[in-house]
Amino acid sequence: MRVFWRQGYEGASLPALTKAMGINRPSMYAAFGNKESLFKKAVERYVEKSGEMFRAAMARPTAREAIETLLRMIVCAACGGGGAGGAAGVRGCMLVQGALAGGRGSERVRRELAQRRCDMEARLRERIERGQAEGDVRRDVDAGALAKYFATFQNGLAVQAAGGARAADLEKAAAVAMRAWPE
Amino acid sequence: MRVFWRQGYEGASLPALTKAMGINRPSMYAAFGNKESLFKKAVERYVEKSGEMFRAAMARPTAREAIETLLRMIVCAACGGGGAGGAAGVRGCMLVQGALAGGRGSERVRRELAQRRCDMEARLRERIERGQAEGDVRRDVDAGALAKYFATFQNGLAVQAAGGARAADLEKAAAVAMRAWPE
DNA sequence: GGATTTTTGTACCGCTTGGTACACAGGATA
DNA sequence: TATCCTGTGTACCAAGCGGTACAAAAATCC
Repeated sequence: MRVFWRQGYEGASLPALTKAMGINRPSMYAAFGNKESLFKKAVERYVEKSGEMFRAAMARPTAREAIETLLRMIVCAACGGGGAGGAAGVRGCMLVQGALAGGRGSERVRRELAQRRCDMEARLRERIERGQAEGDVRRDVDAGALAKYFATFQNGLAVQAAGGARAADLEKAAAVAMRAWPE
Repeated sequence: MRVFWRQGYEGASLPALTKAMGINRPSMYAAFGNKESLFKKAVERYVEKSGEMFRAAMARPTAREAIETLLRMIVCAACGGGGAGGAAGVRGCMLVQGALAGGRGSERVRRELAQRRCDMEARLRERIERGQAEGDVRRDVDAGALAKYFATFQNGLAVQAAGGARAADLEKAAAVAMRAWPE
């Protein structure tokens, strides 16, 4: 997972992957069948792990607090602060840099990642709508637009982190981003 | 440029590049010397072209209007609306998807792109500081943080566009983003 | 028009890629 | 102890990669 995360789908070579896994190629093929299948498994694991973080943030009492803490967590994670998950040292978000562009061989993978990012946005939107139902978010705001806004900003955080941005600067930017919250 | 833009540095193969250029490999090597040099030239051209758009936006009377129109232009360009530049059909931003992650061979290229993104952010900041000097931006705002915020959001727009987001949705998100503007 | 220089096209180089065939070793079963 | 079965290691495959040598052709120059 870390190798795919750091190098992307096409950039991660089989030797690099098998070396990191501590097995050799035939074993990997016997266990996963394919490089693409292995990548999907890695993405699954990544989503699962970051899903815990996501749920923890979403559990905050109000939608605004939920998203605010999520942003903070993302900044921390994307800048290499892996925490207990053991994923320390890898910058950025696997769903973003796993396969943004590439040759003909990675089309399915790109679509898969785009779908995963879309899922995250949908869950963001659900949390906002729940906030509206519970009364802590104004009813007249466009939940879809607000969710897309924060999803977009999160993707931007991933790019910034991949480019080596400092966590402190990104936290300031995230604080600015929260100013767009509807009153 | 379009091939690198669409497929990324490592994903663009020499046959694809030379075919798009209408020349064959030795001619390309005679003219540019290298795949990496060719990529740098393509990035240069890309920055030059998008620099016109950038300058046009920055010329608006106030910093807020400048950034607002820039966001609108970016949404349009990133969703394939190439306009007169002839770069239509390619989604996303070359500085983002050109090389976000990759193998050992693309490290220099990644750093170059990160530097270019950083330059854009710096110019954003300069425009904000100019707005402060001219009185249309509050003096107590952190220009650096505000610039990083918008740069981050722009990077996010590129990711969204690469993933196939619709221009109308991104425009709504951009409108939300402008709500973070300091009063 | 003939000589020269530049451009083009073809074929090749070594290397790495993702993927596999197959012989070998270790542990459980009988 | 003999047998099976699972898993590993080595060696290999075809295909693609970036990069280049070299001959044919085209354009230039005198």
